[in-house]
Amino acid sequence: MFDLLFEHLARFVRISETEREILLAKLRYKKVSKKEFLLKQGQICSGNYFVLSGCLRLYSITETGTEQILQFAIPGWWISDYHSFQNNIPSTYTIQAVEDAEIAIITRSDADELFQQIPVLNNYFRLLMQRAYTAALRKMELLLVTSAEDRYFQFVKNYPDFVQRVPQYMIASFLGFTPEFLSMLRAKVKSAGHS
Amino acid sequence: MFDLLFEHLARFVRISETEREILLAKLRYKKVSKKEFLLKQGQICSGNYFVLSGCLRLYSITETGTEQILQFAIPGWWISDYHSFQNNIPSTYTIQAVEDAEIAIITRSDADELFQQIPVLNNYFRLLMQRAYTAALRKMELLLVTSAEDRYFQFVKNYPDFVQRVPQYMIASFLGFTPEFLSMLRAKVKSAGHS
DNA sequence: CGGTCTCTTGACGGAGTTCAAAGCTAGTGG
DNA sequence: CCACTAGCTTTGAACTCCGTCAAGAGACCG
Repeated sequence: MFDLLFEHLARFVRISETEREILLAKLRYKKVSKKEFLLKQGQICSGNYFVLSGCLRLYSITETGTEQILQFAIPGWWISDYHSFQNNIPSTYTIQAVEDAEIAIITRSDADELFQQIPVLNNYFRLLMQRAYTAALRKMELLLVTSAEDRYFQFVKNYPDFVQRVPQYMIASFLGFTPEFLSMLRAKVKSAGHS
Repeated sequence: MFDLLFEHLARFVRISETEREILLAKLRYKKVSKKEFLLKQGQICSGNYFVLSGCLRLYSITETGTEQILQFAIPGWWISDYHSFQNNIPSTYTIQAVEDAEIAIITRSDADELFQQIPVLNNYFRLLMQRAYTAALRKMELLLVTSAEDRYFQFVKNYPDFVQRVPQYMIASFLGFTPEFLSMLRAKVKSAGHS
């Protein structure tokens, strides 16, 4: 059930059989269906979620009531509001299933204990957070130096399957422009010969 | 000399006296003067830098040759290109002193050993990377949902001293707009009565 | 002082937004 | 299995925020 998670772990650190058992005993499994929420803004984020299948998104709601997607999570990715999770404070973010999904959960109440009992988890999450951080920096750079048009075409090139799978307005939000503008770009591609 | 660093460590984890000695023996100290480089794009990032005094910046150079600042580091902050540092690959970023600065360095060659000898360092950097990641997400949100004007005034409100200290064009770059636009904003404030 | 780096000003242009309305698609219940 | 509805996408026109370019004024350092 948690195969993908343990594979992922093994890619970063070596974990003993007993440690593996300890972790396995604490992990929760959950099926979530499309549009179901794992966290709503104002709540304290109670879990660190590892996607086994399906797709989640993390977004905030702006003053004007529109959603701003900051993060997608597909199989092999952890997602959480770590600020809320770590400090036990209400989150400003919402986490929702984009598609039916299966997830593994480490709960807030288990987390500290696990990090003590399985020291190598610190190593694992240090590397993951480092990775997430550098990815966030890269995206920030993309937002700052690239035009919306370039951002879109680059994204389509890098994740063609993903673009097919999720609603277009979510792609637009994630890339930092409006659905209308995205629609215009798509029209442009069509008319300019299907290259 | 490294007081600030050990204070910082103590805020996140408990470290034994012997561990402290081990770390102390590996830490390097360096004075860098204004405009000096710690990393240039194309080089492999050879250190993880902790700012003891002064100020550094991390930026990339765009296709048109302009600088895009992604990060400032002031006393109490670590800075590095972790992607380059971790994987031993050339960096796309540049790290430079904005002012004369003093820094503590963990070199790439020492890093792995230190994480083995001082397990609690994994814990420390896990928490730091988590913090850096959530900060990056927040800034991304700011870039995506806030107008350049709002971004500037919010920044001035939050870091009034910092705005005085560094060149305006760096603030502009960090916040994602042009020096000319920033200049216009400042003019606007002046004329609108010094509130 | 002299030169380079930084900041300012203003005119113009364009990438992307906003608003409104209509067309489409997919899920749902009868 | 069809019809209906809600949610998603498209279109187009008007608008605006901010970038670009160019030139000049300060400011700081050797």
